[in-house]
Amino acid sequence: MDAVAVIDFETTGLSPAQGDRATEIAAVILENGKVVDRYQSLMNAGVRIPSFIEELTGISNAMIRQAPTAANVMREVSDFVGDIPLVAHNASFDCKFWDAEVARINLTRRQEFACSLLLARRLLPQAPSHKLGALVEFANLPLAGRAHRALADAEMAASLLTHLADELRSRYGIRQVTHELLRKIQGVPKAKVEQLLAKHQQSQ
DNA sequence: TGCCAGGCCCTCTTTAGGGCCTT
Repeated sequence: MDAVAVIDFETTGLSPAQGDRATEIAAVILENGKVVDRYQSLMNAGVRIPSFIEELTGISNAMIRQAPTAANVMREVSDFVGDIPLVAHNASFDCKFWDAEVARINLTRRQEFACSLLLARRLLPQAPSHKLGALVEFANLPLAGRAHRALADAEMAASLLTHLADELRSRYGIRQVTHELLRKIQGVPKAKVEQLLAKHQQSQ
């Protein structure tokens, strides 16, 4: 698979439209099933982290006070990923925070997101849960550190994506797994996935 | 004052409701 950037945000809540802000971001560059580069930083957006989020993520208000500004971190991570296509677990969440944070520094996203949650629902329907941690356990993938920290979750999402790409090669005979193909798979109804992959296999 | 995310996906569905997933 060509390079993709798997990203993960930690935030103060679920909705930038409700005033929530990012507190940490990680991005790992995945190339041919290997993580070849990593970026990770806490960020200070000048907002208070609710106590239950501090407990969930282990990211405290004291840690954020000493972190670089959200503007600086978002500039850095935007430079880090460049034009490489993005992937996240439940990408609708990370996409809305990415767009909201870069809009504050007058940048716009240059690439599309693929979603490992939508892909896992289609390619691993037998998994008992499609939460990131549950999928990592289901597929016997290595744990990468403390869950709900950005770098650990980005690393685990990257290994999940590698596993899903392996499934596409071994189960469906897909030779070249591309970001564009992942977007196609996640965009069709679950019932149409087999049909899409059979057609794709024939067209190779 | 009272409201409070939103998109996907299933089903006892489509004139709707509720669970899942992200923090």
